[in-house]
Amino acid sequence: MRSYRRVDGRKTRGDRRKQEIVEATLRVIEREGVAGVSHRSVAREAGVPPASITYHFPALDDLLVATLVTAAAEMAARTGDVIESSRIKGSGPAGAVAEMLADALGPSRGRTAALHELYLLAARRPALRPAARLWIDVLTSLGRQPDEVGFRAFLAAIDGMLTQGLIDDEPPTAAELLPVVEHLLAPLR
Amino acid sequence: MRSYRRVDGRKTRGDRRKQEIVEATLRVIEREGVAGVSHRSVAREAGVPPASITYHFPALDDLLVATLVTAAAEMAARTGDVIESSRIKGSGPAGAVAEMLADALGPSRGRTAALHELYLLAARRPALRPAARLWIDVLTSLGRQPDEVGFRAFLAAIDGMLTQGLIDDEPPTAAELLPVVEHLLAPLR
Amino acid sequence: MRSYRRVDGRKTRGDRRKQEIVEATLRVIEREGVAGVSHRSVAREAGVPPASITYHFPALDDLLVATLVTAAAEMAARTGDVIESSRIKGSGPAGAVAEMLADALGPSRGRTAALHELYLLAARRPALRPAARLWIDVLTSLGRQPDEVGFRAFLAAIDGMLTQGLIDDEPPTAAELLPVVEHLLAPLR
Amino acid sequence: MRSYRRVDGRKTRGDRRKQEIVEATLRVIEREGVAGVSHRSVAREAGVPPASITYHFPALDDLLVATLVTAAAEMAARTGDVIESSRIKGSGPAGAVAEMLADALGPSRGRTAALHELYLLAARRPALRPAARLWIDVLTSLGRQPDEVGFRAFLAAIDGMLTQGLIDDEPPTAAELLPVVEHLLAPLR
DNA sequence: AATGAATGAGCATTCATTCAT
DNA sequence: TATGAATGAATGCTCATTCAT
Repeated sequence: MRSYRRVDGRKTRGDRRKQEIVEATLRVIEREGVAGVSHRSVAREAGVPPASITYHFPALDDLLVATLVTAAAEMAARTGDVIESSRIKGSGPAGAVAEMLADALGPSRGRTAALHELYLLAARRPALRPAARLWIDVLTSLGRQPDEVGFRAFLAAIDGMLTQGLIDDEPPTAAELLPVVEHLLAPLR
Repeated sequence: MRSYRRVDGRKTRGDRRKQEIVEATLRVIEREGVAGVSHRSVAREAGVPPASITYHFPALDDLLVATLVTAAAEMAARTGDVIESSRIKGSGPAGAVAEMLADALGPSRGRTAALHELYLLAARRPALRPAARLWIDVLTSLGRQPDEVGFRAFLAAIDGMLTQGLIDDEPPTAAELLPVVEHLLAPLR
Repeated sequence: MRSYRRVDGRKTRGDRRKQEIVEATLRVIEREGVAGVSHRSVAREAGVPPASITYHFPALDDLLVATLVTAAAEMAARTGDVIESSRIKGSGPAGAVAEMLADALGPSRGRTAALHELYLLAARRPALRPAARLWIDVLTSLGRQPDEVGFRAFLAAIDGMLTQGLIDDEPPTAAELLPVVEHLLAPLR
Repeated sequence: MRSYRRVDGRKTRGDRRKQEIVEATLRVIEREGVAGVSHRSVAREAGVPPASITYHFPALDDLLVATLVTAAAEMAARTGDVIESSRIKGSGPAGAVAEMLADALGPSRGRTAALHELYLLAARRPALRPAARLWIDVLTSLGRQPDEVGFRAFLAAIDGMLTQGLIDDEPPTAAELLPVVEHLLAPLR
């Protein structure tokens, strides 16, 4: 039993293909929603034979879990970047959150919608719950006092703003979002 | 071309069957989610032949729209009842909203989940948008000043609390929700 | 809800197709064994689209049950014929049974093998048990005293001779079988 | 070209793994029937990679042959034990055979069913015929005069009793089987 | 000697929809 | 007005087998 994982940390052929499949899945969800994910649609998108999907992800749920984990990680990174850059601009915490939301609902809208759908799917599929927690952690990391009433309200509102923003036809601007975020953060000072 | 709808307002046989089909659809969504809705699954649930579904609802989207309208109306009625009864108990607006949420996430959890899924589907299917607005109106009717920043925060938070409550394993109690609702309503006095 | 079954007893279109499918299934089993039965193989053999199989026989087991019933009925009829014609020839009960066995293992070998496989499948699939009983009844009808020890031995031996005859490369002749059948029937006089 | 089989008769690593695979195959057949045998199902049961099956048994038939040989040998040993112990109890040849059958259809039912399925498969797969003969030899060894009519009847009946016993829901007891066996052996005294 | 990776073919089954009746 | 019958397309998934390592 010898492993093909390289000692130097580089990925094996299989790992690389797994990553390609996950990324193709994300593109499918962006385009057609979670309902559009099937062995065949992902295989078509990734340019691999359908049996290759089942080989690397024995059940379709396994693929969704891997995709949710990847998407949450990517979104966390992107959120970190946006907040960092708004810190440099000196727009304060409310500005940072508003810009994060505007980015999520504007330029990153597709990814956000994909992530949101996967996150909501956890309500029906217990297998996705642990992975969904990763995204909740991203949101939680936006604040510091998870037990405070005000912070719970803030968290719920962020979630609701994302939901509503995704249903609206036009994405909101950071300027439109800012007063609401400020209102929510004010009691937390 | 003659209409079968009676002048006296009583429903024709066809209308009654349409209603049965819509109710069967709601039960299917509660049990298996929107993804579980098909001509056949609904027909099985309603005890009618599959072709009967296509006959009354030419496309599947027509059925989903009718179901969303019915579910939103039912939920609005139920919300009205809960708020009315909490008014009698004298628990104030915050108490009323907290009890509405606890009811939606507890006893009415199945219906809430079904409605929420249909509501989110509107993001992908424009045909459902007008019907989805009905549910938004229910939420909006909980407050009075739709233009205020505080109210927008409140609305978003209600939405987020419903989303998070549906993903959590255990439904929250009204007592747990009350302080958050009070916190959100306080600036609106 | 009106039925398409003709008042005059003639079969509906659906019934006719069901019969064609069952007969195609029998041919597939003769050629490739029960293991060769699939929606696709039967559809190919019957010259109908695969979905037609599922329409008329929701699960594959339903098709196997219908096939077992038909095959047992056909074999019962054939057995009756052989025994009747041997009675005319005056060869007595033992001769009749020997000729039945020779026919089953010779000219009707394919059908016998098919029926036998279906019959044995009942050991694994409870759904086939009631239908398998039909074939047992055919064998039982060869004798009259089902409770007698001698008759139980006779029945078991008939079954065993069929099994062994199907495994042997060359089918046995009635003349070869006759003494064994006589030996088994002797104590039953 | 050098052989790894040790001169001293001890098994090489490869031989041990082959044996493990055969035993896993037997367990699969007991549980799901011959139809459940595949490279993958056996590999799962044995806890080895699928390619290991193909490596040791180039075609699936090779695996089935090896399994049939092993199963027949095991059953022969078990039959010998049962007959020996019934000889000690002094229950005579008929008692010995009845107890062998009761054991085969009761405690050893799973193995018997597996062996029987493999044995019948020989009717379709010529590659299994030589191995199937081993099991026939076990049955034959129960008697001494293979040419006698009475013995042919006895052999066929043993086979039929096994078949019928496997299809019945409840295994028969030795006491129930004894009179039939005595009836069959009586003329052979 | 042994096994990860891969894949084309096939599986049972469900589907939305059409159409003759 | 309703519904049995029908079907092409798609679903998730398993399969035997090959091959590079």
